[in-house]
Amino acid sequence: MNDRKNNTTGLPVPTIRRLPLYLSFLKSNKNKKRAFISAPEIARELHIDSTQITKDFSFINVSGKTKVGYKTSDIIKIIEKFLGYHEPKKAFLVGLGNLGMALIKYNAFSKEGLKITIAFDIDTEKAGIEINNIKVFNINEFEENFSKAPVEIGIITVPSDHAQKVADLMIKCGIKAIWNFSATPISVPDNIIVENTSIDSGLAMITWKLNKNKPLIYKNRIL
Amino acid sequence: MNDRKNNTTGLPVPTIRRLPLYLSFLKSNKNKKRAFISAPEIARELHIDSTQITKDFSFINVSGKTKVGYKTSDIIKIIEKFLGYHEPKKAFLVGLGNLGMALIKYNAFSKEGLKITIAFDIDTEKAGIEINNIKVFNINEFEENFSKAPVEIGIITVPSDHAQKVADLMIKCGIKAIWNFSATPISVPDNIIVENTSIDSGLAMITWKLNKNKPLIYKNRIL
DNA sequence: TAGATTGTTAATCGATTAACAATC
DNA sequence: TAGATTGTTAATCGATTAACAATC
Repeated sequence: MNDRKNNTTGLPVPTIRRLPLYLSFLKSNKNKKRAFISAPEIARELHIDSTQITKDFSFINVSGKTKVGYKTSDIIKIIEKFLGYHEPKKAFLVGLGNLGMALIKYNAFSKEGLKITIAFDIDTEKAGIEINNIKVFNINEFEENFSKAPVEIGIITVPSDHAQKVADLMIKCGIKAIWNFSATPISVPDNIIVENTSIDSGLAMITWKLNKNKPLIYKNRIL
Repeated sequence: MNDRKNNTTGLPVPTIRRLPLYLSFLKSNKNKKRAFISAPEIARELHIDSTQITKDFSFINVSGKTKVGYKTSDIIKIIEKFLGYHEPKKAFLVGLGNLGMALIKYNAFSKEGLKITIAFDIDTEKAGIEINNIKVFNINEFEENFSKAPVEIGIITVPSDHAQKVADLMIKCGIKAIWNFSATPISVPDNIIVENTSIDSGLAMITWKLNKNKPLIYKNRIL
């Protein structure tokens, strides 16, 4: 939410968020075997303005050939480099509920430069098991494990009411970035990076769009 | 991505995305038992500008008392009404991988007005099972099930390469809105609502923020 | 060449933030 | 009252889109 003021580089936040989109499209079957692709072609598929694509590419120094387009492998290589796919970052995940489980089983992360090394849960029953080569410990062993093998990123997939507590623990240990999947935003010092990924905002948008055409009456006034 | 041009009502898209945030905070333990809360107080917790909060509230006709703040129960009631929490919308989910499983087990949806009625998978082994009271069918039984008990929303949690095919099927059957969790954006006719929720954009932001301070050199130029 | 596309600069648009009057 | 807060209007800021020159 607070992205704007942290952006000292002049690279627009929405551009960064679009990069994985381009990457995924260029690597998908929809595009396989195309050596070159033009911005208008991508625009047609992704429903993004073609000058915006050109602009995004120029931000990250992808350059193309007039009349021909961009070399697909170039775009892929540069975006992957930009997103650090080849420099694995380690993470601890806390909260082995449904979402936490899904994330530690999500193999795509390894290709995307994210390596979840250990998972934690408050449930002592879960301690000791191993999923997808990721060992599970009780949350009270967090600090000990962190000092043995520190990580940069902490992933929070606990229920909202416990998210802040977990964040505090992570920060105390020295984690640099927190990826918070709980519905409640967490408070952190200025030097800590936070990214909130809550699916609720997606649901809110869908509901909103669905209702847009059947106007909502509220307090005798059309909203 | 294309939200802007679809927004005919003058209510900013970021406002809609913030509503679940406010709701979650106001219902969380951080705030329990407070009858009134002021915008500056919420601002401090959520790290959002307080005038933005005031503005968001005025958009959805939440009004407060000078010097006192807003009545917590009012905000909650109005946001819930706005987000349609009390008008359940039905959905089919396609793709019972890790994420799909997590979503059908995610009980919070029922409180948020989303009811996944049936799930589908391409794997015939999964057909017949029942998870969280949601019956699982093979994907080739989609059409039949839809005509028996139609739904407004289709949720796609299949791998990227199959997302478009599933979307086409949903649209053919008459689904109005598609919530696409795959990494590749899908193409749909103008009258169909799409919301893309890809966790990759969150990861991209984290990577970006982590690397911002150690400047990336690319092509002899600082990016 | 004619036409398509890149890539940059300028204009527009929308969201956030600042300023401030009204109010309790 | 003095001070805090709402709520609106204006200014700013950033992102998108339009325009167009350059190029192949």
